[in-house]
Amino acid sequence: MAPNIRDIARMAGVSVATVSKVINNYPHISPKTKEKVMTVIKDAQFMPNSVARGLVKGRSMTLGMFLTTGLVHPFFVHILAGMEDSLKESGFDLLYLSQVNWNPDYSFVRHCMSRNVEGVVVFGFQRFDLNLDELVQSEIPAIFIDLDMLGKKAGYVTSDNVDGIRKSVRYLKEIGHTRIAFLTGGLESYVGKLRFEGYKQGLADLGLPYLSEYVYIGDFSRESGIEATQKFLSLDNRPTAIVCSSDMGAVGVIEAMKEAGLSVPGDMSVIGFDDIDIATHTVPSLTTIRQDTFGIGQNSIRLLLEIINNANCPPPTMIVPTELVVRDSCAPLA
Amino acid sequence: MAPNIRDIARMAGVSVATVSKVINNYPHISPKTKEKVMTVIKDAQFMPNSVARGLVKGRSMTLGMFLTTGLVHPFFVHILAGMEDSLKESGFDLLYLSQVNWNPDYSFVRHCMSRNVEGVVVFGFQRFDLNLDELVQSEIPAIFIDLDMLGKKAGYVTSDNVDGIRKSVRYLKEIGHTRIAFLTGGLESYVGKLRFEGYKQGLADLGLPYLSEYVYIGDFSRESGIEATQKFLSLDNRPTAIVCSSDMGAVGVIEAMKEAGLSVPGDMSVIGFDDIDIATHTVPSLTTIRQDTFGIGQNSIRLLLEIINNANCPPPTMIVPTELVVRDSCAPLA
DNA sequence: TTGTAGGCGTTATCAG
DNA sequence: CTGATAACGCCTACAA
Repeated sequence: MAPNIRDIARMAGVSVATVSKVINNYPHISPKTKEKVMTVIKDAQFMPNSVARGLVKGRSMTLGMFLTTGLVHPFFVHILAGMEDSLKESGFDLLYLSQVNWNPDYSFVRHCMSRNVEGVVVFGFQRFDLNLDELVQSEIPAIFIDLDMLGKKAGYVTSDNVDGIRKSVRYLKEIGHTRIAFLTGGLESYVGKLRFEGYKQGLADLGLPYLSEYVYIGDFSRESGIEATQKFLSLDNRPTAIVCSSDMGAVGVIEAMKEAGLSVPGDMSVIGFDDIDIATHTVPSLTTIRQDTFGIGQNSIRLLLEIINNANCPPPTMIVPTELVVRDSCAPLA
Repeated sequence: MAPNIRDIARMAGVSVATVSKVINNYPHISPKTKEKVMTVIKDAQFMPNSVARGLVKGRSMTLGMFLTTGLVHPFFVHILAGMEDSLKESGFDLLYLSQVNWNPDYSFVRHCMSRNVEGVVVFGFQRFDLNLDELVQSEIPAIFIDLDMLGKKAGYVTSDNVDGIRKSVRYLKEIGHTRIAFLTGGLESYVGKLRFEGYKQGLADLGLPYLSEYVYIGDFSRESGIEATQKFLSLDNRPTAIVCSSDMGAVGVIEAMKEAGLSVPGDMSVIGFDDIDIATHTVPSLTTIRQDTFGIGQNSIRLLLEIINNANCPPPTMIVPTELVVRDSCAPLA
């Protein structure tokens, strides 16, 4: 059995209180006893039970994380890696709150409370999912990834989606394109809406007209890329380039072009969004907007700790910059 | 503030013990009081503090997970999805033990104890990393993924690596190949060794000779695929097919062949291992051995719960079957 | 059927 | 500087 603080006290010949003080680096304690207690602790491999500690201190040193059920997001590993990076020196561990069940009785807030988590990161949900709202209104520090939720203690971090797509449009214009189509992501999602916004702004920036037949409402999927392409190819005045809201969509576009016997980038320039692993391996490799997923993870935890540590800091928000990665799927217009 | 059991007791006009009994579904309690207490609980949105509960019961209803620092494994999302599936109805949440630091003082066991986790899943480590051994010897239930660690309370789950590679070899033989080369993964890793073993057995099964010049010692990376290809192409008696220990290695092979002006599968058949997302999108798309990553995650938790619930079940082990996925990177030998 | 009281491992408050 | 002792929120004999 693991020794507890009483065992240590007995072995060191001091009181429980003294051991506690040594553990927590209290002042007013003689070097001699400190020394003695420390040795006993080392020898006995003692480590204070953080659960009991949490009970009395009202702190648990654990952060929570809500993921939407069955989310299989290729990015997630990188986000987690970023989170770990921020977690490392903080003393916090991360609890994956896995029992989100989609019946109306379920409460994010109660789940958090019952687990004594000091704050949560939320990823993959939509604004009106379940009673997410209750969480936002609550006193529980929360950081949302890719969802602009703001509350007393709730903020968010997301990529600069608007600017990312604007960069795409600008780049295509720079290499001569003016008939630039757009494949949206799911418009029910926050990032989907923003990327669409980015497209409109991008056109406006450059004085290009917005044409509704150059827009296909998709859902981030490869399939929607295929469908979009078929639609665009059927147009009298075909676009010469397609900006996509996701790499998977762009993959679909490339496939559909090949299927139609046309060439990318010869007959159509294509640009993605995300920079997932696949982007390097498509033929042609994909020019895309890279999201700093590691940075998103890193900052989600960093901001969360900020809320927790500064009693009344305003709910923090962070827009993480994106980067244009030029590969082979775009060509200057002849 | 969240109500506690005392608040509920007061509001319901009963004792704390009674409330506790209601919560825990004790027998001998009158329907009337039960009813009353239940209503109060609903109204007050009360949820017992699982931390305090854990302290007294000696159970925490949390499982732990150790990941190697900075692990960015494309599979991990799928494994996590599988874990979640098993976790869902269990009442357990999953604690990501993030503070693994690689100095000799760090102890997996103490980290577990201090967090009161009832068991852990370990992924991405090698046999002699840190003091993993202490964990295996301990009383803490543990399931290792892709590492054959066995202890009183420790078991593992992994793909059928040997059989997977044997399937590759057999498939190539069936379509006419006999000069079959092999790209190993990192041989310091458990799965790397097993896959190598699978290659040897595969040849033996079919009465094919083992030639050391047909083996390249790699490390699962794309780069090692490139290097292996260069070596194999320089041979007098070139192989006609390459079995790879990873999809990334196979991707490297395809690249190097293209670079050399040769064709896959025309001049060389290539077969991967893993079935990562990229496999579908290479040109040609990759014939490969699919790992059931969801199943691995699912079973890791399932087995762990088994150890926890059955006091003295033997340390469980699970070899998850693989599946040959035929795509376009292999061709019959003319 | 219900309530009382002791304890889980730790920290915090006061005396000494 | 050190040591009793009462919390923290909950569960569980045992008593009533």
